[in-house]
Amino acid sequence: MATIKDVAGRAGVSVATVSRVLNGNGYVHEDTRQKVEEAIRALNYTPNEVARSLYKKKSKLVGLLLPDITNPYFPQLARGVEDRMQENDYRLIFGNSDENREKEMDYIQTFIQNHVVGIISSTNDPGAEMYAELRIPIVFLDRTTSDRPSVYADGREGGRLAAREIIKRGSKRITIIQGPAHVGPAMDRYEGAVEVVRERGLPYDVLKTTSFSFTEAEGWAQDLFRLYPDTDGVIASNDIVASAVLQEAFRLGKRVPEDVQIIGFDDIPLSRLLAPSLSTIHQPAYEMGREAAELLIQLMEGQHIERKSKQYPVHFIERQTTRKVD
Amino acid sequence: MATIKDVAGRAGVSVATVSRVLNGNGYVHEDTRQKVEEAIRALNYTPNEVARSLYKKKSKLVGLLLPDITNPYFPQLARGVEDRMQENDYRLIFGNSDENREKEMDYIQTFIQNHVVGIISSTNDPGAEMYAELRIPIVFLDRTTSDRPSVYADGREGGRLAAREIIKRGSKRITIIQGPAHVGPAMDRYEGAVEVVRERGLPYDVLKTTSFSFTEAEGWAQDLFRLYPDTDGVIASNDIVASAVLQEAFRLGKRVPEDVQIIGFDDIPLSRLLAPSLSTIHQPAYEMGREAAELLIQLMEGQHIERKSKQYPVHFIERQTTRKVD
DNA sequence: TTGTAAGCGTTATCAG
DNA sequence: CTGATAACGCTTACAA
Repeated sequence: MATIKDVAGRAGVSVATVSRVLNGNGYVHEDTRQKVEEAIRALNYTPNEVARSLYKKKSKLVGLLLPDITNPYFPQLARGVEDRMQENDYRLIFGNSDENREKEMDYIQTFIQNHVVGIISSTNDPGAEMYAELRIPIVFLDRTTSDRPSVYADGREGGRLAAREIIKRGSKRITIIQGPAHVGPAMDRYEGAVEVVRERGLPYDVLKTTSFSFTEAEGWAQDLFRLYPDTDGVIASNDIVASAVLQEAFRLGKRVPEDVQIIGFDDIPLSRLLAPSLSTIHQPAYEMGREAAELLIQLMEGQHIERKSKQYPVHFIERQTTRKVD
Repeated sequence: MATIKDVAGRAGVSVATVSRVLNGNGYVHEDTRQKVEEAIRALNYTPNEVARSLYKKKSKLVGLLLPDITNPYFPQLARGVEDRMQENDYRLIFGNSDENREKEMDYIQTFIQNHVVGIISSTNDPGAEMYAELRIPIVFLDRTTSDRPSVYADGREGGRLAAREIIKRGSKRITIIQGPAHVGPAMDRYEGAVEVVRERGLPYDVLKTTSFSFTEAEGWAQDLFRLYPDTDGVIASNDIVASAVLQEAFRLGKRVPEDVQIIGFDDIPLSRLLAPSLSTIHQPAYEMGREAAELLIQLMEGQHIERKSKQYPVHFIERQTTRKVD
């Protein structure tokens, strides 16, 4: 790897001059600039970001912390973040936290040690000390906080929406699947759904679950129809669980949506490819990722911040696991 | 952020001594070590990785380049890589290449600039110049090369397997969906399938496709049944496309597997949650990710390398989109 | 057993 | 307009 010194040598100037043309600041005679650029090309030189980072005490690195990239909702967020960051030449150091405090701290720690200039985190505890102490900008993604920048969807309204739509379409004995209690957005949507069902005075059941894992989803779907065989409407905690419910209904010979309606949450890409395709509450995940990146960039580059948090509206995607209504 | 100097000051020793206790090399008196450790704790000091990296000309960073994390096959690979890397305290700089040469070069470039000590890449062109010139270890993931370390699945055999299984289960007019021509593994499985179908002297049709995108998948599924309405067996290029085919079959009132059998490829987590659940060719994605990481670690840490490439066998997962056979 | 100092590749300050 | 040089935080000879 050629260094700035090599370039300086070849161009017959000092390293300071090379640095100037590199960064486009200070005065450099046109002829000198030519020579330097020539040398740069000849040596195929690119600046050492580590040295830069050491001197400037900041890098072009951003930390991205997600619970689990294997959950189909997160790749979209990640992609949104990445695409926006790319545009401003930031790179991501990426980690999965598994919603585990230790891992999370570990990552935040190494992010700092590597001079990241900002962090985007999808954590269940934005109030944690490690975040409070942070001296660099952070944006919470998919999770709410009152006092720190965050980008999230209106989960509560999403829950309400799901309930309203499934009721409007005729379900009378609704089962609401409650996602993991420690996952904020999961609880929001759950509470929203309960709120509406209660308001309407409808009977409802709740199935508690503790993860969004693929394998466990099947078990919950089985529990659901075993415990509440007469349910005619299921509001799932996310699209994965909804898929499992749809499959179990199929296995039991229940017709969807005639016998049971199902509404998911997230609108992951695969839900439209299910048969029947899954009605769900759409969260603009890619957009949210981009927006989190946008916000963080503003924070990092010290521009004027219009508002430090953004809540995205969600909406109902009518597909085939709910009945038609006119 | 406390620096090594602060620690030295507080402990009343030189920075060299602190460095020694930090790295556990050289002689340090027990009492001194105590004092230093005390100071470290008091100041909540953690070493600046950037400074370390600059001096040592290497870091604890590894580059991971994937085509598109949004394709459900890749999160598994990524997770495998991450989990293994984590165990040895490596962090990932992550990027999506979109199978785009420019982006790929750009990422590799910045990886180098950031002193990554190794790279894992899932590229269509492992022979590219940028890879040949690399002075750090690289492992190609999900893609074959003869002369560089790589971890991949036996796609060709996978294609053969799919064909054999679907034939064994009675399909007579098979349609093989050919994935993007520039994606190596896609072509391998395609060729494997063709090989077997030809061998058996069965008539078959080919539907060419150009991407694995969710939205386009629907279009291809429609094309498929429009062009080959009598097909009774579909070998899809991956599970996404298979889902789309399954859905389209459902829409057209075809029974699966009675009228049409469908076999996918990859065995992404969601395929077992489809209704009917998808028969597919399983690739051990998570394992492969881990193995790629393992190999790279060996390469980076200069241990003895047993073999520099690893091909994983694939196997048929019998689920419900294929008929039973005894 | 410990300290001094050079050096990693940059950038920025200050003379010239 | 250009060149020396200190400094960023750390590791490692080399001295003591």
